[in-house]
Amino acid sequence: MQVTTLCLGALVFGEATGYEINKMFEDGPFSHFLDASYGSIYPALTRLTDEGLVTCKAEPQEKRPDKKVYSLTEKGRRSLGEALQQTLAPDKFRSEFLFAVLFAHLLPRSRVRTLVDQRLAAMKEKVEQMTDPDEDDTPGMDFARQYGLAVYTASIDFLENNRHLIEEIATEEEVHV
Amino acid sequence: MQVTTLCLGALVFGEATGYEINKMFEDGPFSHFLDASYGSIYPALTRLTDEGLVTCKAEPQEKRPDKKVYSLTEKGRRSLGEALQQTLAPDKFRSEFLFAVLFAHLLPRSRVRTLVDQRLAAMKEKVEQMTDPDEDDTPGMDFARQYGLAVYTASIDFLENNRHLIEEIATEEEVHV
DNA sequence: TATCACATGTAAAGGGTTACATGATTGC
DNA sequence: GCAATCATGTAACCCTTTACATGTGATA
Repeated sequence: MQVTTLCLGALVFGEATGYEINKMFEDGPFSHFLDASYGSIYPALTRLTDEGLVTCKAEPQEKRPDKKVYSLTEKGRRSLGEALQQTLAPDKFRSEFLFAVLFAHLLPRSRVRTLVDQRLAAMKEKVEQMTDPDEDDTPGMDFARQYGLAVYTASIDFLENNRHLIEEIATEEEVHV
Repeated sequence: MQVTTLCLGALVFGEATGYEINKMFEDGPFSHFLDASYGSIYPALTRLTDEGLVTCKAEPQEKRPDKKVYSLTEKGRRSLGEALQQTLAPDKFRSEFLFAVLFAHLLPRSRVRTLVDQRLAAMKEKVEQMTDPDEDDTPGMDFARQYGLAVYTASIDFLENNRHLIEEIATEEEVHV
């Protein structure tokens, strides 16, 4: 599933500019489990327009580039519907933290501690962000948010209860890798 | 962090062929949080050899291509150590399932049910795979495995307890996207 | 004064996946 | 007989990231 399809999804929530769609990936409802940036979003919107899956109306602005507001067409709606009927790709997860953990026994204890501390801080921040629902969240967004909350909470608990396991096996203070 | 560095990490556990390293990503200790395939592993090993970070001894085999067994050099060990001291990239997570969930209110209930069922089945299989530790796991591998177990278990619990939320909002039996 | 938010877009470079190419042996 | 395992490697394609290019208005 590529950025074009994701943009179609973004537009289900209402018309939006490329700039606003980008924000959905950076801060908004997509930010925790998808990513895309200007470099892929703008070209995607152009392609979608060419294919008639979205329409674009330009709103002239003074002192700024014209705002291009995109909306889903019937064809675009159907196209998204079809994409959601296809077999979805399994989740992809990539963690350099977990990679580093595999070598905990070869890293200085201070480094392992820092790694865990940083991760816990990052995860707690995520939890804070996700804790309060937005009033205009759709039920699906709400579900996704709570799902994320459950997973992050479990991660934090696990790390706090088990960090000693990798900290103990780390080497005193020297690098041994 | 690119595949070259990941290969360095793979070789910390002992010498290996490209084929064996690939298995570490497919089934082995890396499979749950990293990925790489032949198309990136073989070129990586060539580059690492050129740079003196690994050595390669060819073991002639009859009726098969020569086996090329790679081992880490001192320089390679140091290089990995340095990579692990750098700031690590935050986890990346991509989920088409969660994307689809955002549109649950527009999907037929049967589709939402299938999606959840498939996901639960996949996660339960993962849990089964990860439940029994391998005797030659390092402490780091053990930690990563248990971490994964904690996260998957939480995911399963959440899904089982909350699936009704998205199933209820799904549309009766027609596609409405 | 400097950074952030608004606003669009392109191009080069980098990196990875997928498919292709080859071929024997073992187990079902 | 067919699939899976062993075993290496290349190349086209696809996509993304990053940097570049431009400029205003508000906020700290």
